[in-house]
Amino acid sequence: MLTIGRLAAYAGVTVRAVHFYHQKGLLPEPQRDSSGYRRYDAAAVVELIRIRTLADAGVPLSRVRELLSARPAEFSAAVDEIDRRLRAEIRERQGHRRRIAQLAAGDSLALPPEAVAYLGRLRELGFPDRMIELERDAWILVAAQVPEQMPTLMALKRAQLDSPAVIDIYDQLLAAVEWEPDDPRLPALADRLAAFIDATSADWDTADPEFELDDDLVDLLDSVFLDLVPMARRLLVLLEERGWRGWTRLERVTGPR
Amino acid sequence: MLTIGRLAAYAGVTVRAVHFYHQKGLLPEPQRDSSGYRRYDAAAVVELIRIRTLADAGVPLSRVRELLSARPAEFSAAVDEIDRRLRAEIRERQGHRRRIAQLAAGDSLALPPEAVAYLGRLRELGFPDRMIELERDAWILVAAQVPEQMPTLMALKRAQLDSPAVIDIYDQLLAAVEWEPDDPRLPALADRLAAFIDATSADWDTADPEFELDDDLVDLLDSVFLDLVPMARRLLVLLEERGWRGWTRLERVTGPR
DNA sequence: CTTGACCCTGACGCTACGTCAGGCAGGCAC
DNA sequence: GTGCCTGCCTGACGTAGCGTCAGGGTCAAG
Repeated sequence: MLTIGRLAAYAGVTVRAVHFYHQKGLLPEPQRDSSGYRRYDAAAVVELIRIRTLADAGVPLSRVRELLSARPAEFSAAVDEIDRRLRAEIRERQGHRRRIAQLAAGDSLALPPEAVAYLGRLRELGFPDRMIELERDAWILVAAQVPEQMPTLMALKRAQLDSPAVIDIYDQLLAAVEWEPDDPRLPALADRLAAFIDATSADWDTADPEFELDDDLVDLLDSVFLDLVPMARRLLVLLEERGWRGWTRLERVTGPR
Repeated sequence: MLTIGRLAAYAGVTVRAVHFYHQKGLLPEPQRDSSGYRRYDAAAVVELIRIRTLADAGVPLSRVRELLSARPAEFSAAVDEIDRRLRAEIRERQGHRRRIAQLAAGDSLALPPEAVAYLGRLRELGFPDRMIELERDAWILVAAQVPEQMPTLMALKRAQLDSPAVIDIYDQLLAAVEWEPDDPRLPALADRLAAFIDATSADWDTADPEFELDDDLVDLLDSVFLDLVPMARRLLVLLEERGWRGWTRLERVTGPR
């Protein structure tokens, strides 16, 4: 007759594990002695070892009972299923390893390499961190909603950076990022911005993929600008007076005036 | 301003997950509107996406917060550790796959292939299932305690099966497995058994590895016999009268008589 | 008689949420 | 105004497999 501690030691498990198996009905409760201690026979050791053998092979405890008494056909069917689960779990971790390696390699989270490269180019051009973070956040949102469009979009953006006119406008905008809404220089900035948009808008209208962005996403990107840049709302008002509404997606104002 | 449902949709998570991140302090609680609803800005979407990016790479939520604000050196150290954990988990599942494949191939749980082969041989020789299960249980116990001795022990046992005298004794024993303790044929069986032991004991004493079995294990194996065979205790008494004490490990009775 | 090792039950902790349950809020149709 | 649908709120339990107290009783040895 064995105490629970000796039973557990023979099977190489803890006493707590044996209690747990009793609670789950995996191992039947044995007789108790006069003081309430559980008393086991050798067959319990065998049964416990058989349980652990299955558990050590990755069988969930909830299925151990049925497998212990399964006939070969059921057994091998169950084994197939468990092996499939194990393979899936392995693939999952392998995917995790790949992704975390990418995170360790790139310098930014949640962005594809093209976007990281684009942000790096902005940094090379001397744009300040504040604005780069703004860009980063916007692109994180875009990448999350339409990842498949990212290569196209980034190629477009990088091409724009080759144009001195674009660089010039970026420079002016970044200088204004910290301005208050009532800054007297804002109307002049709006003038130059509108002129730039007027001059280049012809290029965009021709099936630009950015125009396929979802309405919700456009709103969201606008709100990044509105939330993080103090003068944003004022600038949009000024732009609208000059014939352009919106920010992420610009639309010509029609109607009176 | 976004409701929690739209926030969750943008980041590709459930509302419940956002609640959970709030509860864990991973994502700060935003302002509430007049009716108590949470109201989020676009920055919250970005933050949530960054959280999911790490979580999707296998980073435990408890470490996400520190990693989001980690400098590159800390970040890569943490990534190394997480990758080690992932590798360990993959190795663990691969071990599970190997073991469960072995279980599917062999016909018995918790036994090495030599033991399975030995039991198969017993079955070939026509021994009944009852006795084979007894043997199986005993060997499961031995394999669990001293797995490294199993090849040697099994080789010894298989060699014994080549001896007609051993087979004969096995046959007689198995025929007696179901006898009651008061069966009149028992003394005669004990006579033949003692004679067999007397005749072969000389071979064993010479450094048989089975004699290295732990005292506790010997007791345990004896109790398998005692628990499962009705006439076991009586047979041991009869054997002791004939000069041999024990079962798993036999010892010559010394002293008076 | 004390001490240390062992046994008992009950309960909380861990991971990352899913899934009710019960109730309020907002907007639309009638 | 009223009913309905959807969305939001909080709180609580369930998952897997035990580990780890907490607060007690028991057993064998010194």
